[in-house]
This record gives sequence, C-alpha cells and structure tokens, in this order.
Amino acid sequence: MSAASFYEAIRRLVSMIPAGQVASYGQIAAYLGHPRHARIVGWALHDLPGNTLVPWHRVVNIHGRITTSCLTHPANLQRLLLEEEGVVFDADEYIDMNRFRWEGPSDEVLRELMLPLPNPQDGEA
DNA sequence: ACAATGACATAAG
DNA sequence: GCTTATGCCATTG
Repeated sequence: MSAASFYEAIRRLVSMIPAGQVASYGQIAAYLGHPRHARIVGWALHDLPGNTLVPWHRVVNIHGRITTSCLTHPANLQRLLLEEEGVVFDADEYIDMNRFRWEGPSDEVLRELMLPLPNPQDGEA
C-alpha cells in the first residue's frame, strides 16, 4: 500500500466519524490495519486544506485531549467545532472518551473499503 | 543515505 | 496526574 492511498483511506475513515463522537489517531490507524501509524494519521489530517469537508476535528489523542500545534487547524477551533456537536470538555480540557469515543465502522463497511479487519481471530492456524 | 521533525502512544520516574 | 524518555514511521532538509 502506497503512502498516498493510506492517506486517502485515513480521510475516508475519518469522514465516517459521526458528529458528536471522536476517535484517536491510533484508533484510526488500527482500523486500517496499521497499529503503529498514529503519527501518519496526524500527518494526513495536517495535510488537509482549511476548507476541507473531512471532519478532522473529530480526531484527538488517546487521552481525549487536543494536541494540534498546526496553525491552519488551531486547537481553539477544534474545540469549538466539537462543542457545537455536543462534545463536552472538562475543566482540564479533556474529553470523556468513555462516553464520546467512536466505536468504529461496522465490519461490513471495512469490507467495502477492502481493508483488513482489526482482529481476525479466526482463520488463523 | 543520514539527521531532524512531527495533530501519537506507551512506559518509567 | 504530569514530565521525560523511547519507539514508531512518513516527510523534509
């Protein structure tokens, strides 16, 4: 898989995150079959233009905190967009991941994307 | 090819 | 819980 197609896969998957929910970088990468590519997910979103349709703001780190240092997509904007969707930040700027974390796409959708499943526990020998 | 740099994640102190 | 160090891997100089 080339890097460019991986970027597109990332954007497709991020676009599936429903409003009011969030996902972590590692989570996105893991669903695409690349558990160690969390930083690449960040880079793919960083590469997006400011007027993109991709809901880049619905991706935060695994602890539920905004970590962007990108001036094109500033942290205050990300927080604003999330709060407009109903995502709540606590006093320490954390999101309750146990409550707002996206459960991920259905296996059916992953198959449509021709992507490997996160945990193929059968079929192994 | 090498070194430095990230919108990350995990472990250790 | 926060800070520091290490691993990670595509991108950039």
